[in-house]
Formats: sequence, structure tokens, C-alpha cells
Amino acid sequence: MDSLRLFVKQKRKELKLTQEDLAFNAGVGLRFVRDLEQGKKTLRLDKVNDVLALFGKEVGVVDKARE
Amino acid sequence: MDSLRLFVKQKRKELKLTQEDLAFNAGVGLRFVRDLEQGKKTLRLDKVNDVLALFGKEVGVVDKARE
DNA sequence: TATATTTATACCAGAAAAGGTATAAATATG
DNA sequence: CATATTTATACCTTTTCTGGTATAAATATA
Repeated sequence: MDSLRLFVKQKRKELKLTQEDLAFNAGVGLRFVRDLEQGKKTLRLDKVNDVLALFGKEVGVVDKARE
Repeated sequence: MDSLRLFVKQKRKELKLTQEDLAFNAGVGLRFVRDLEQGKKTLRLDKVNDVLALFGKEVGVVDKARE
């Protein structure tokens, strides 16, 4: 359900990056990274992909997690 | 890379739904379904999830496909 | 092949996301 | 424990996505 935000948060920590570092590297705004890690639902798909690309990942179709 | 649009298009066909049916069932606009199946990159995440939910799926993190 | 249905593309108005800045809260570090 | 760094939240402007309508193109059907 919120695997996306958790994934980004964890991966970022692993690489010892601040939200600011991540935002800069991904080419998105700092505010966007914050919103993402905070679980905002209405993010733009391409921006999310910009962030995930840093980790060799992207957005895809997965089985829906039980709430 | 465009597995998302292909997934939706295929699944919709399987269920013999028109784009209009799908839009109505998902509670999104017809234009959104069109954009999605046409591979628009800047869609809103929550709307994509609204569509995928019809198929028991959702957006998640997957390995990045080679271009 | 003619007609009906479905899909694609363009234009527009309204809604809202993105990102900047500022500030408060939380966390890390000395 | 004090200070510095990082993260969270709020406000504001600009940008643009959504979805409606209209039309053209493509596809299905008879």
C-alpha cells in the first residue's frame, strides 16, 4: 500500500543521502521527495520514476496489497 | 517501460470493456484512460491506481526495464 | 463496402501538483 | 545537554493535469 514511500526512504538511508541529495540527484524538487516519503497519493508518475531510476527501479504493475 | 499501458489495454480487452466502460468503472475520466493507454508519462499516481484496482493490481516498485 | 462503434487527437476551463520559501519539529552530533 | 543538521508542515505562485466537448481516424459489424 505504501511500499513506494518505504522503499524510497529505506534506499535513501542505505546510501546515506539526505532528502536534498536525493532530490538533486533525481532532478526533482525537495518538496516532491518529502511528499513522496510522506505517502502523498497524487504524485506525478514521471517524477516518481525519476526518483526510482536512481535505484535501478521504476513504477510497475504489482498485485494489490490488502489494506 | 510501457508495461503499464499495455497491461491496462490487454486486461480491458480480456474483459471486453470499452475505454468508456473502464473509465466509468474506475471512476476516472474517459480522457484519462485514453492518455494512460496512449503511454502518457505524467499521469497522476492515484488515478492510475484507481484503474489498476479494477484488476486487483496497483502501482509498485519493479526493476527498471532496459530501454 | 456501408454503417455503427470505438479509439485517437485537439482545444478549453477548472482544479491541483510542483516547487520555492519559511518555520517548526525531530534527529544527529559534539 | 547544546548545537547543527535533517525532516515535516504551511503558504503561495506557476505550471499542467484532468476531464469535458468536438472531430477525425480506425476498427468492427452487417
